[in-house]
Amino acid sequence: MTAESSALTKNQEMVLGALSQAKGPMSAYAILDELRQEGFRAPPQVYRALEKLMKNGLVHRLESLNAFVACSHGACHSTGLVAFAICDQCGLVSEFSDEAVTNSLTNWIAKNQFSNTKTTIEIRGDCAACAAA
Amino acid sequence: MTAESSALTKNQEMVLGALSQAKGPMSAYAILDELRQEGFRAPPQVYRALEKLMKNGLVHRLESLNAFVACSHGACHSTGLVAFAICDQCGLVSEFSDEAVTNSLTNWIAKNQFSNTKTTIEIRGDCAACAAA
DNA sequence: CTGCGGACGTTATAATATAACAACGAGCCG
DNA sequence: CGGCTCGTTGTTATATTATAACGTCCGCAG
Repeated sequence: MTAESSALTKNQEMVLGALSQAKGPMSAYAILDELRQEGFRAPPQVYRALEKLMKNGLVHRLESLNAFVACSHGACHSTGLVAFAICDQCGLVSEFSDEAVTNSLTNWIAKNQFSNTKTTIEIRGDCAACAAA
Repeated sequence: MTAESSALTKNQEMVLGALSQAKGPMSAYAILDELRQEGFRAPPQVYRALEKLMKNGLVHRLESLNAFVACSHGACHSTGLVAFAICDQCGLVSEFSDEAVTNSLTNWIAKNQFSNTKTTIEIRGDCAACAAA
């Protein structure tokens, strides 16, 4: 508890591990199924871990899929505007943070006196590789 | 059948009516409950209507809420990037389409050769009125 | 020791969404 | 007319996603 956002518990480690090894996003129940062999029995174990991991910026939720991914950067330092490009064919998720996008959006928010707490930006489509195929 | 995206059926009209009169977003089940008095009995009736209405741009889905709103513009003509600011206190949803945001995002998409089909932009927070209160 | 708080395990249930099939009706074409 | 096809509808059942509620365990401050 000295500096960081406190260490992860065993369950949180396992959930993060499952997400990190996955090549794409996973639903909470997919995580649960994978971790049953490690002793997981019920959804709350997964959801509780995810909640903490998201609070720490280690995991992101993809709203348009109801699924979760490990943060590509190890940990997002919570405040920035993060966006995702999601390939509907291969499931590839590209996490990015584009300055122009962030500026234009924060600009709108300021102009409209909106007090922002969380922003979701998700682009669905086909990645370069799949579009070519 | 002549020009438009074909007329709405009775169920579609009713669902659109419910959404239009609502002051905020509604879940599919909230719509169902409201339309039970008009004869609706089961979820597929609502979901089928919503599917068509969304295809026609008359209704939008808010991914971060699993809820739906009528398009503020009557009908979005599909192509623009539409964004939503959602007040977590009063439920107000502001639909907007900002040129700077659209440009910066389509720019990223082009640069990364991503073949976009659908984009979700949702800002959660407090609207000016609620933030002031 | 004792009480407190946080993580954990467990059961149950809520909320959201879709699959699958039967019935109906409008239009077409023999 | 009669039969066909096609799209909408109604209906039942079930899948998927998420949370409420409660009890246990354990480390630690007092």
